Amino acid sequence: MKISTKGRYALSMMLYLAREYDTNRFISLNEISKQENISLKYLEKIMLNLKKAEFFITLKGKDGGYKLKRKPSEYSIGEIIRAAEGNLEVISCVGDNKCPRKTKCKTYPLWKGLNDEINDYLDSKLLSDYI
Amino acid sequence: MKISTKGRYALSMMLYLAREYDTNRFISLNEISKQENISLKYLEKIMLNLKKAEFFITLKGKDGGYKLKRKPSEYSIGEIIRAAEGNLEVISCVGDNKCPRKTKCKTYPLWKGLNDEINDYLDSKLLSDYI
DNA sequence: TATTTTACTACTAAAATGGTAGGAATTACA
DNA sequence: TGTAATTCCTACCATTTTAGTAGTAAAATA
Repeated sequence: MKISTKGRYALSMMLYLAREYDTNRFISLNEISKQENISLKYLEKIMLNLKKAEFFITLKGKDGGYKLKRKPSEYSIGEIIRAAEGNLEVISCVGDNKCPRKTKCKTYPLWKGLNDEINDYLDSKLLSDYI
Repeated sequence: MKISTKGRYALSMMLYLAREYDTNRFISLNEISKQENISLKYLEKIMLNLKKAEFFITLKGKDGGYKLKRKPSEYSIGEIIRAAEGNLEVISCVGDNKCPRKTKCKTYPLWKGLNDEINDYLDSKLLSDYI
């Protein structure tokens, strides 16, 4: 039951971009990598996942980088962690229609409830809350 | 962010013992293994962790096995999962005094809050709720 | 004594995690 | 127009964790 470095580093990057939101400049991963002391290559890889979620405006080349598409208050922590980690399901059967025994299973409500608890909590927190 | 088979199998065993609580007999892992279709040897290993938490009265030898020490309503799901999985910390810094930067860290309250949310939820559910 | 069962330790295969490496495409600017 | 900086993309790899297996000692019963 751990949040991996993928999720934590993703949040670090998002927070970095959030703090620079008002400057309206493109921030390179090189800059974030140096400031946060995380491997550039690993950040690049994690960024691929966040990019798919269309969190950024990006610019390639010199002076390029990333900036947030929306205001920091318009991102929930939940969507960030889910984009970075793939999903947050505590057990594989709680996803959409995953387990055929769902209706009979005695412990399904337990895991489903836990899963909702976690996602609701993270969805209730905003990026702007942790700048 | 997954609950592993350790936790799920542990709960299966505890539920099996809970259903047999009124018979007051010792239940062997061999019986549970066959009924729940889980490897005997793996159940033995998981049982070591639960035993440390003193959940059972045990008897070796023929007609031996395990029975619950307390009533099913006196076990929380939280203590079972924690005993089986070791702990449920979503990130290593949320344990007792683990991270020295705790007070300065912007995201510590986020993870600590999530951790509490998960543990409080599981502690609020009882073994007897899922028999 | 033979059988059944827990108790305990050591080993192992497969999957997930946490990276690294290399290179193509794009952009700014001297 | 050339060069440096940057994103974008794929493949690889070492370590750790997960999910088991194997073997054996100790205890209990009949």
